[in-house]
Amino acid sequence: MSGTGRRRLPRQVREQQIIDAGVRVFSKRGYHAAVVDEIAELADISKPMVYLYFGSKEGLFIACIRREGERLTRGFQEAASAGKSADEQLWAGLSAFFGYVAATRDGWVVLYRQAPEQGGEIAAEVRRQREAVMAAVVELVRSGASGSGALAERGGRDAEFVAHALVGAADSLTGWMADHPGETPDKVTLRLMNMVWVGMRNVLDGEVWVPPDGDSAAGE
Amino acid sequence: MSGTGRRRLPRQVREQQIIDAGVRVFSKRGYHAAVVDEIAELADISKPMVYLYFGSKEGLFIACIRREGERLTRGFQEAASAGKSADEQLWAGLSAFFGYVAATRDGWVVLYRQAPEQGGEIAAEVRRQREAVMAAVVELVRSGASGSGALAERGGRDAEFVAHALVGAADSLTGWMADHPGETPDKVTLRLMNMVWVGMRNVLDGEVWVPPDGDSAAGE
Amino acid sequence: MSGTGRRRLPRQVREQQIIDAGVRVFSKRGYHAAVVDEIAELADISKPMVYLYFGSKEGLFIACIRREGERLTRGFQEAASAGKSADEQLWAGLSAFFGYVAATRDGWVVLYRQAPEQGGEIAAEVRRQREAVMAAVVELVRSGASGSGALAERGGRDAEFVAHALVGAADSLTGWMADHPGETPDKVTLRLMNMVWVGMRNVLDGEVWVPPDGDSAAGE
Amino acid sequence: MSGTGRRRLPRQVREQQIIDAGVRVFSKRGYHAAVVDEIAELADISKPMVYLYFGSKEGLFIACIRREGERLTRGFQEAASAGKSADEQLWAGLSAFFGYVAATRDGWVVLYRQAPEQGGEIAAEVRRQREAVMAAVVELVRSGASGSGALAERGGRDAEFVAHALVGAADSLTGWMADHPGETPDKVTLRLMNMVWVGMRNVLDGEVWVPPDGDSAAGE
DNA sequence: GATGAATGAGTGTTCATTCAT
DNA sequence: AATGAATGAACACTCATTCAT
Repeated sequence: MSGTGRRRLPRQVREQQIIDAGVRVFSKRGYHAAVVDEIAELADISKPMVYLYFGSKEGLFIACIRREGERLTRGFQEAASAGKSADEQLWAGLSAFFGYVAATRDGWVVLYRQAPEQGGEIAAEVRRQREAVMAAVVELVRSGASGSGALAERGGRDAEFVAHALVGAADSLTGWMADHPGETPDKVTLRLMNMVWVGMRNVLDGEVWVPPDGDSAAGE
Repeated sequence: MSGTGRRRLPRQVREQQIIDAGVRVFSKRGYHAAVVDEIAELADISKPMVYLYFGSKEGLFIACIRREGERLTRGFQEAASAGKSADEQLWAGLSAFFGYVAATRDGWVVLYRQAPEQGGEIAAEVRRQREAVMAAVVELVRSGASGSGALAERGGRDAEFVAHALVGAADSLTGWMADHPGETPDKVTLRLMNMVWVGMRNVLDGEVWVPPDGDSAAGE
Repeated sequence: MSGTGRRRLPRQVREQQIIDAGVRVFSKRGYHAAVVDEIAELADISKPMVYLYFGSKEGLFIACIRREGERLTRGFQEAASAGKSADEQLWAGLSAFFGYVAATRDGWVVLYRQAPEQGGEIAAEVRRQREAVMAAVVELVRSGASGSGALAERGGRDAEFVAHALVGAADSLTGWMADHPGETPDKVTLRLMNMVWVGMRNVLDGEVWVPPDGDSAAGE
Repeated sequence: MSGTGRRRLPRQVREQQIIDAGVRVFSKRGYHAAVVDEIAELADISKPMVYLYFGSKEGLFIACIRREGERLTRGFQEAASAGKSADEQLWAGLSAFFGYVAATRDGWVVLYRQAPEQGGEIAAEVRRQREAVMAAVVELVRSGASGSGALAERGGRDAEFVAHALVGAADSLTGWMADHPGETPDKVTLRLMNMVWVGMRNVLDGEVWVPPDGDSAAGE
């Protein structure tokens, strides 16, 4: 039915094919709503193959998480080490991020937009991959801030903060970008750089803006 | 079995009770994995009541989305209109956000962290509520930038951009905050203000940072 | 479809109905080949009811084993205690056995003719019930042999032996009886009594027959 | 992978190897729960070989039944014809039985402890083999009773009865023996001889024990 | 002669949803 | 107003069986 070359593929290839389909379907439906039949059909194989290769729906999901996470982390690290000056490195990293997400939106969604508490095995792998991504971003932020001396003393807590803010902003902008055809990864990256580049250093050096004295809180 | 106040509550109260339970369970499990039995049990009623009040699981979910969305939007708008100067308003808005999320994490999760493509009705309501929230934030950003003249001409595209970046960052920081007991909503708000306050104006006025000339892209 | 009274039975009744069906189907097909749909249909309910009441196919099977085992054990004990003299007691016990099995062949089959190594839970319950039955028979044998003094000294090992031989013979004769319409439980009991009554005492007292000296060989 | 002797065995040998594995697995799991993969692996071949040699799982099972049944019958007949006097023959037969079962427990289990109603082909072969075994035992019993004249007139019904009782007792004792390490086939045989040797003749000659007059029945 | 790769058909189990009371 | 009892429809997973090599 798929025209070229259906049966008898070597194990390696089939595996990637199935993961491709898995990422697509998990991304579109979410883990629970995803139906193994649909994944199998998209991968142009029968359902038992999925079980032969990955053991269970959960196993397949974990494989998807792992591959996408590793791809993303690797892309990041390459980008981060490529640049020269601090701002160039951050620029390269954010470009890599938006480029990757624009190119493989599904992978990102599977990695970041699943219900938070899938059972044990899944949760563990998700955490692992997300932490790897965050670690890469933190590294990016740190090297981008190497000019300012204050960093070492403060235990890196601020770099973590910045990294989370960046990834969150980028994640959100990713969806926005997808809904606004005119926006390209490059344009988005440029704007985000402008938005955070100056302020990042403030945070990493210790804050300078202070809240108006009176009402410090809002929630309670 | 629940001791106080089981039977014969007025409709209004019951409804809120059920929505409370719904938000909690949907947040913990995600839409599909959530089981109506668990919600009913948590609300201390029998399952048919859920169907009597909301018609279906989907109906209940929509009601949850709506209530949480409206709460959040309202909190935002109040915060935004309360302040005086531009930075005070933004500060108040972000404080409201982190305060709300810290106080009712489940509501936020249900609203923002569900699989993107739940069937038609749900998708529509989710979109509606998210857009309302975004509109409030955009308003917040605009009034915070009222000093700079260039805004009107550019169609608000930049304000939207900033708003998405802010919400995304805040969303991500929300999770980070939950994992780092030392971090309070106030401390997080302060850092985020420092990180974006200066750069925001850059973006809203037109960018000033420029990428290194050579290789502007990263993806391909 | 079943004519009288389908829906809305009290829990107790339904449970017995389902166990009845379970015993019948498990007996006919064996545990693994038995299909839950067939049991449900025979019980005149839908499949989910089976799961609501027993949790799983295994749970239902265990319930079947337990009920049939307890019935059989109870019947035995009543029969055994009813008689006066030793031979009367044994006669009553064997009569009870053949009567029960002729009346509820399926129950016996489920209890004794399943593959030996069904998983943990099942194996445990089967063992428990079989041991209860055997204990009752051993008791029967012991009281039947109370005349002979030698019993106590030999640790009851011989009584166990006799009990196993009796149950095995009875089990086998049960199938034979089912295939030979002329044979009634009473006639079978009578013959079995004649076959073992004299020899039993020999065994319980210590053997008297001796093999020919050369020991014509067993296996190895 | 199995070191010695994998490939290119003559058909005869392969067949026996597979049947060996089949008997082992069928015995352990029962017909339905047995999985062809496991049998193939145990036989150290690939699954399609099983189908090449036996056509289907059912075909393999039938082959197992047949081989084990024939082995058992042959062993019996040899034992029966070997002895001289009546009691020697019975002793030899029972010894053969316990010896065989102790040596090849799996074969016995496959032959006698499967769910009664496996589909047509299987049922037929099981019946055939069991009848062959029974015929041999009946023969054994008859020759053991040749001294008593009454036998011929009663159509052999009693010999059949005795044979079934013997086989059942022996079957049951077989399991008991496996659970009590001290018991050897010889000791078990000796006790069973003592238990039945005297009584057997009673039955074959016509009964002598009579039930207590009153309550002949037990069931109801 | 032998096998890795592949699948059609079926089974246990769950869950949203609805009656009958 | 409220619920225990019941079910239709799906879905994850398994297994006997067959190709293509």
